[in-house]
Amino acid sequence: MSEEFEKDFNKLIKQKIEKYHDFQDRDIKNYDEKYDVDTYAEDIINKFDEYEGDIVKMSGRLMALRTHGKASFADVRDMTGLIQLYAKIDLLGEERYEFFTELDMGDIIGFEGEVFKTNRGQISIKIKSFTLLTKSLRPLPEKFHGLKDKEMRYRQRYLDLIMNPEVKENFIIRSKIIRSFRDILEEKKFLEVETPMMHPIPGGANAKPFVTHHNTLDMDLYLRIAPELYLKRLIVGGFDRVYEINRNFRNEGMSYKHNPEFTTLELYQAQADYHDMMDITEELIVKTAKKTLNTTEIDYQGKNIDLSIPWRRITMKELVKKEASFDYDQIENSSQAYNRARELGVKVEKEGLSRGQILYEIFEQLVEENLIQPTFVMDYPIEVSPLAKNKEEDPGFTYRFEAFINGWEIANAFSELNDPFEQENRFKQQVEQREAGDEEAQMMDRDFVRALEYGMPPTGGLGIGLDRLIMLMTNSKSIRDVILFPTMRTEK
RNA sequence: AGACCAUUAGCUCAAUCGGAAGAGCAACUGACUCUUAAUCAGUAGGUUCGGGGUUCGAGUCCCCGAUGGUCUACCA
Repeated sequence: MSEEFEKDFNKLIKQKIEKYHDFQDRDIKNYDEKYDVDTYAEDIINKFDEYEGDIVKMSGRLMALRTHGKASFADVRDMTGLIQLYAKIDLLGEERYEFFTELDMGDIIGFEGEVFKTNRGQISIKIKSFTLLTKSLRPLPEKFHGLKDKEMRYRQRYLDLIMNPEVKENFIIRSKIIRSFRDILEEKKFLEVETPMMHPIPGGANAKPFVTHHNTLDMDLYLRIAPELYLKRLIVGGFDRVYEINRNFRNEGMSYKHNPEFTTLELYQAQADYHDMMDITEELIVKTAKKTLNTTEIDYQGKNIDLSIPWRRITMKELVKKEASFDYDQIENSSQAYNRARELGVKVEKEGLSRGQILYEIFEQLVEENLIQPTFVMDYPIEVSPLAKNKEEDPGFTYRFEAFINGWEIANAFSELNDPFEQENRFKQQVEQREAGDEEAQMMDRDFVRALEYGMPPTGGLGIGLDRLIMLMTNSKSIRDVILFPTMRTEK
């Protein structure tokens, strides 16, 4: 028993520890026995007719105990649900029955008995034997109101899961969504790969990284901010269809939709372009919604969102012209763009922005949050897209799109830049921005350029933020409700 | 990073204007052989987040700090 635990004692815990020792003295085994279970609560509840009269062997955590002298009822929860036990002194014998009534909330028991319905119609198990599998030493929160304190729910997720079983639903759906993504990509002949989480040069996104240190190599490493540059190296190597579903780490602010570590899908397909990536985005999300939610209509915090395809496809220029009355093609130079942006009430504090960057600012500040229904916004300015291929007919813009749902960026994709000269120039521009004080600008990755020099086929690449997609599909208000152990400050 | 709000028994919450810290559930003792937020009788349980200050008197007012939440900023 740990010192911390000793310090944390209160009377309720002391009582339970005394009971634990008392149980041991009475030759009750603890923590050292496994129990062969043949039935789960859900089976019996769903198919009572098949189970009625059967003898079943189950286990679970004691959640309620109602004693009535020589008979008692208990509610026990297993992985699948709640089942009521009926314990009678006649069936268990005096000594065992007495012991049953001394069990604590939270204790984990195994039991065997007959499936039946009580006079009031409650499906129950009439137990003929039971055994204490694990003694619980800490008092559980109140049964009716449950555990509400958000801090405790996130810090002690195990307790949240015990007390608020509906919380499990979000995580089950999360698992199904990710399973579905893998299934769809498997079917499309994509290979799932794992690329480094620790990068000597953080790349593939504009973000502040976490830094760590390797002692033997005596070098700093960065937790990855994106897997992009490694996955494209694999395209160079001849893996024509690859994907990775894994964590990224960004040393930035936290909010209801930002956790320092978050999960993305990134996929790359040779001989494809960003139009193909739009098709795949639609397919992944729509098939997954159908499979996991049985619908493509979702309700998010009172907003109705229709995921059915095709999604709206519109270029940033057109969209900003339509929604914010900023007509890029009528703007002749950067100073005109600044003036127009300020007229529109857009904050453009930085000096020296190009027309394209101002277009992007206007989009972000005035348009983005209104994109509630799924929308592909196409053709991003080159300055904000250092890894995307520029458009032949309009070199200030790139073959890049982002998909928006509920005003959130859900996907980011492009026809990948595969010209090594151009990529080197783009990196140089990023390095200049970095030297000018932009901590989020990218670093020069010479090995990545070298890879491109060997030749990367035309490739489409796509990234999808899974946590936010899962928030939408589970109607969760906070990213912390779809991450089992969200990042928290250490206690005390 | 900034603003605002919250923190009281194991849990969920009260406490009027600054005037004796409370309830329900959980726990403990007892009664009860079909209850299900079981019921009934009784008992016990407090560093009011921490530290300072004002006051005859602070859960309540002021200052500093901790943690969480919400919003803003940045980002996905």
